[in-house]
Amino acid sequence: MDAIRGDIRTAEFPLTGAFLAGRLREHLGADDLRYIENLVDTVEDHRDGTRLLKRGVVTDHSTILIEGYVFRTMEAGGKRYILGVNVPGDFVDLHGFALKRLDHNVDAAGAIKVGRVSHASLQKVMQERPRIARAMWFATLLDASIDRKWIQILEQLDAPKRIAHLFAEVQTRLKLIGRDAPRALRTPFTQIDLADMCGVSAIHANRAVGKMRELGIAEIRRGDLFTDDWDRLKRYARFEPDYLYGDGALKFDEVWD
Amino acid sequence: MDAIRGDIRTAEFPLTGAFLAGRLREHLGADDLRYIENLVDTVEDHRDGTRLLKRGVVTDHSTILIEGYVFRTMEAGGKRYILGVNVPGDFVDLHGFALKRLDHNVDAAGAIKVGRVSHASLQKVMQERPRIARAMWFATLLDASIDRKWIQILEQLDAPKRIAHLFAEVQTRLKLIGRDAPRALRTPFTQIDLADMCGVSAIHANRAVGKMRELGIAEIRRGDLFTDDWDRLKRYARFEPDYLYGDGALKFDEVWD
DNA sequence: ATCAAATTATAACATATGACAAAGCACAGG
DNA sequence: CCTGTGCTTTGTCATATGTTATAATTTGAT
Repeated sequence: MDAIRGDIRTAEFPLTGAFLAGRLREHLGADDLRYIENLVDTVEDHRDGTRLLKRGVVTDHSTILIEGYVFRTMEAGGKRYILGVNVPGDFVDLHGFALKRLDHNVDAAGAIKVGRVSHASLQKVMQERPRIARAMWFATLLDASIDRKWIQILEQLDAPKRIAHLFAEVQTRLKLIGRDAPRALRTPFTQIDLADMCGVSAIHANRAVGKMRELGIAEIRRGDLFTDDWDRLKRYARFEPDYLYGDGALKFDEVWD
Repeated sequence: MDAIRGDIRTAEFPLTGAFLAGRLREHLGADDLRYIENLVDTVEDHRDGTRLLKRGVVTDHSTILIEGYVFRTMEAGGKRYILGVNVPGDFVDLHGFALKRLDHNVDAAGAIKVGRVSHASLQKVMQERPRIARAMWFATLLDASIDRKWIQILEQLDAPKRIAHLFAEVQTRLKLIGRDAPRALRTPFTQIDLADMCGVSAIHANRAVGKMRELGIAEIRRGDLFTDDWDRLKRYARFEPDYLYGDGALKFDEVWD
């Protein structure tokens, strides 16, 4: 099985189809995008469950997700805790460049394709391309905003709404890079994954999925979500997309030198 | 009542006593610290509950916390959700400089003293002092690491352990800036605050405080925590301080130009 | 087609937490 | 000193979620 449908590559950006740099795309010129594209040393495919990065280790490269999904995870007492999920175009572990050791693992969720960027290259970016360096900082701020929202989700919503919110967020993030499908959202997330993302037991995640089905919010089958009313799903999940800053709400022009 | 005990100011850093820039302190020379010190335009005192920044608004300045605590909050359905807490030395809303609008509120928790730094000054820092600019990026990465840990806490721990973890973290963060007390940790946090930080009801926060008392983990009275065995409290909370990067685990020397 | 493994579904019971009510306490202001 | 207001404590019941066990279903490999 090959990762994700809709592998739109362009001639200009053969590797990543120019959706790389995710939501920052709209703030960068073709020139900058090509520069980022060229930072990628190698492209690798990985199978479901592969641990790309292990908590505590020191690495010499960072990772750009090109196809599929990855989880940021922690392990404690034999259990897995998923702290966040990345979609194609995300710079997965940019903070690993600045922090000596990573404070969490990065695991493949389903089959994925990633690009490797050496820290040596990133160091060169820092010195030679302040615009792009700043764009990378901004990217980590957008990630942080998502993390804060997850805190709110965990404090505010019950299990069914957490799952609904998760899918609403992923669908919106895919839409921001032009990769959403109208009525379905296909993911490799098992109910166990959903449980670990939402901080509930697998059994309860199953109950939650059942409740969403019963309410007519959505049908979730093996990670694939089907709905004919995204708006209703989003209302149910109290989803407000402002935290994704999808409308380009960055002060790029002002902060720029 | 005047904020916090132990107001250690020095001649060299009269405003903030050189603990400003929090955990980044050890990575910056006296020269850089003096520069940051001088970024502060005005120092203000605020009462408990004052909203320093409102979600969604655009501001022209950022905030450094000098004395006391602030909460980052969200409101939904008439309820408050606390996403995080800041301690003295923290640059509270550095991301507000880069993001057009803030995605959360910033509220005073108890009486506080803050320094204002205009975004115009920060822009000058970006242009003129790349070292400090990078240090500020690193500071936001440290904040993000704390946010990720909170996600894990909410997914992993029950209410009593969440509260214990919170106090363990605050005590450790205060220690990193030389402001911890041996046996007690005095805060302005009410049980309602603890509840909103931990994502539980106020009644349940009270039960949790009661359980900690019953177990002999700690005695919490009006936000003041007393214990004669911090190690036991930390074990109980599964507290592992690596995510605070208190040992200076930043790649400053390597990323530096 | 068949089988083993993983995933999903269902049930019963225990625990954690929420909602509501009411009472006791502490502190600031008159 | 009184007194109100907000905070803490306690109790009861309802709901959400965890745990264990087991069965049904799907997937992938042979």
